[in-house]
Amino acid sequence: MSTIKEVAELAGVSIGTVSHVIGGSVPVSVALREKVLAAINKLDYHPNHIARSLKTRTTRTLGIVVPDLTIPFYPQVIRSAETTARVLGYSVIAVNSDDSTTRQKEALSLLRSQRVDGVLLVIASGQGSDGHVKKLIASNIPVVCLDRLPDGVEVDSVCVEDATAAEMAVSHLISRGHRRIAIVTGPLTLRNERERLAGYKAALRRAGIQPVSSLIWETKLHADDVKATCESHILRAPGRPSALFCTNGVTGLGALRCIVACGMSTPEDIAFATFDELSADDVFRPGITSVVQPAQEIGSKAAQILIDRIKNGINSRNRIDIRLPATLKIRESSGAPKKRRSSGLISSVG
Amino acid sequence: MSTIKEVAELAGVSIGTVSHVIGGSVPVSVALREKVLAAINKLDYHPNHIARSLKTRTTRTLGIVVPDLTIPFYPQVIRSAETTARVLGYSVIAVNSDDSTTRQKEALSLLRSQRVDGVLLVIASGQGSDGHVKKLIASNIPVVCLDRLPDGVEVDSVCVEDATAAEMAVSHLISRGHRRIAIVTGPLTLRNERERLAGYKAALRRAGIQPVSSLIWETKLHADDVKATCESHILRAPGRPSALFCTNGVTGLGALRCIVACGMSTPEDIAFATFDELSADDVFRPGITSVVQPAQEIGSKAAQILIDRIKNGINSRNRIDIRLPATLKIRESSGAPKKRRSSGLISSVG
DNA sequence: CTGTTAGCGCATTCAT
DNA sequence: ATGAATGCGCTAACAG
Repeated sequence: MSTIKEVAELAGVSIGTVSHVIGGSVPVSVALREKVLAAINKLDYHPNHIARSLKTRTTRTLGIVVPDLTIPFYPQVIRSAETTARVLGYSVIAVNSDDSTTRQKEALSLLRSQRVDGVLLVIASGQGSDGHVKKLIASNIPVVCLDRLPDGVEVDSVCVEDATAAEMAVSHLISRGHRRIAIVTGPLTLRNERERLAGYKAALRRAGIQPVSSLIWETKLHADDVKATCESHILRAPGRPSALFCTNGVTGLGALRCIVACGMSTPEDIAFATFDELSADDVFRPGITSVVQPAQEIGSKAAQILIDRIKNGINSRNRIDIRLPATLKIRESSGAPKKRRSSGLISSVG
Repeated sequence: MSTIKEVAELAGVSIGTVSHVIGGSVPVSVALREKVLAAINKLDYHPNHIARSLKTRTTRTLGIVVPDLTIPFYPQVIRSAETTARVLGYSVIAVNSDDSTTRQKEALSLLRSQRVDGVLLVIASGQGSDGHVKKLIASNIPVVCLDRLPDGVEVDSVCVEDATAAEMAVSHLISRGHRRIAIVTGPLTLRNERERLAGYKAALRRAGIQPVSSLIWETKLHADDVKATCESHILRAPGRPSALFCTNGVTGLGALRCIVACGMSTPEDIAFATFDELSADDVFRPGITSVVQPAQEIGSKAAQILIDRIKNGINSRNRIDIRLPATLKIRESSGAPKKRRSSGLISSVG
């Protein structure tokens, strides 16, 4: 890899001049510029961002940490964040936290060591101290949290209107005649999950239904755990709900797997709705009624806000909290309840 | 962000000593080490990788460029490459090429500028000069190509046994009684697509079936293009094939969409098999017969080879070409052909 | 317009 | 075992 010095020598100019034609901020005569460009080309010279960053104290790079790259929602977010960032002159590097607080700490530390100019953060749900998140934010490097919001931390954020979205989905199930609706949530240590749960409860109450704790199933965000939890509940036939609402794609797919594994199907045996898309609904059956989040907009907005903070300073304006509306895609899985013995509650409340 | 100098001052030692305790290569007395550690902790000091890299000329970072983060196969590969790399002391940064040669060039340039120690590359299919790939490899920075292989370039590679895998899937369709099988491939500028096509032809020939060009449908790797191409072929009823084989997830989903949009279904109206998983088969119908690639192993192996090259030098051994076997998951979509008017070919050949 | 120069933060000799 | 000094490649401030 050649250096700026070699380019300068080959072009017969000073390194300052080379730097100027690269940076473009200082005018250079056409003659010299062309000589420099030719040298750059001949040498296949790639400016050393490392050295540049050391000098400028800026990397024009954003870090984004997500819990799991293989959850389809995150690649969508990353991709749109990246697209937006590129337009604004930034590149983004993505790292996994495996949804573990420990790994998240390492990931953040790596990003800080790499001196990214700012970070987009989807916090991990695994327990453990989140002191490092506070520390990070306190350290004055710009941070925007997205999708999942930390508690008790002053930070810019972008996410969906959790409560409203959940309420919408549950209300829809109610409108289909369901009264006994279970919710499968991820860890309630996550604020979003709590809000989605609140939306669920609000919908029930508005319909005159009293939420019962036996229908609130909290699970870890791992397929196995979700399946095990659902099985233990669903198989307990007497209290079986007529509909299931899942607050995210992981619990959604896990619950559905459980339903199928138990020999049931949706909507015939149990109605179903979930946050996030589980499959291509135009091709695969059953079509799943889903709360679709504006993943693109979330990523794009978050990147914009972050870059704005980077450019204008962290205190340029008050905290920004963006809440984007979700869309309810109604499909077959949210059918009406079967009228049969297990629906005792329906008559008692309706 | 504090510097090594500040740590040294707070600890009352020289920066050399601080560097020594961080690096661990030079012995430091317990007393001083503890003072240093305490200072690091108090200051929330994060070593500046940038400065370190400038000095050491190594970043302990791998770059990986993939055509599209939202194709589920790639996050799997990235994730496992990352896991393997981390164990070996490397981190990885992922960037998209949008399957465009131009963007790929930019991405690679960025990575070089960032001075990654090596790159994992899934080449873009979009046309355009791939001179920059050759240049990259010629520049002696370690590169391992995975999934898709470039033509005429000496480079380590890891991918699936394309021809064998395709042949296996097509043979399976043949064993189900299909004789008129169409193939939907991505751009044949990609060597892998050509090999998969070759596997398809081999399977046909082995069964005494002459491949015909009217059943070889080449498309771009965009959902819209795939759908349009398939539509124009499938709707031409007289020559309609009784089975479809797709060489990747993008053409697979696109073709399936087309089938459904045309009011048909699989396997009833047309049998179907594809590279890559399209949906969770334990939950959604129809289950799709799929050639499943060992994504984890691909990512992990590629990372290992790359890091080996980084450590032992680019000429430490001969070119490594790893071909991993794929698995055929047989599901409903590859059912037997319907015996009806459109299957004229069956009797004429069988 | 063009060239010279002083660090950016750190790992590393080389002394001590 | 510790510290002082050097330079990695580059940008920016300045001088010419």
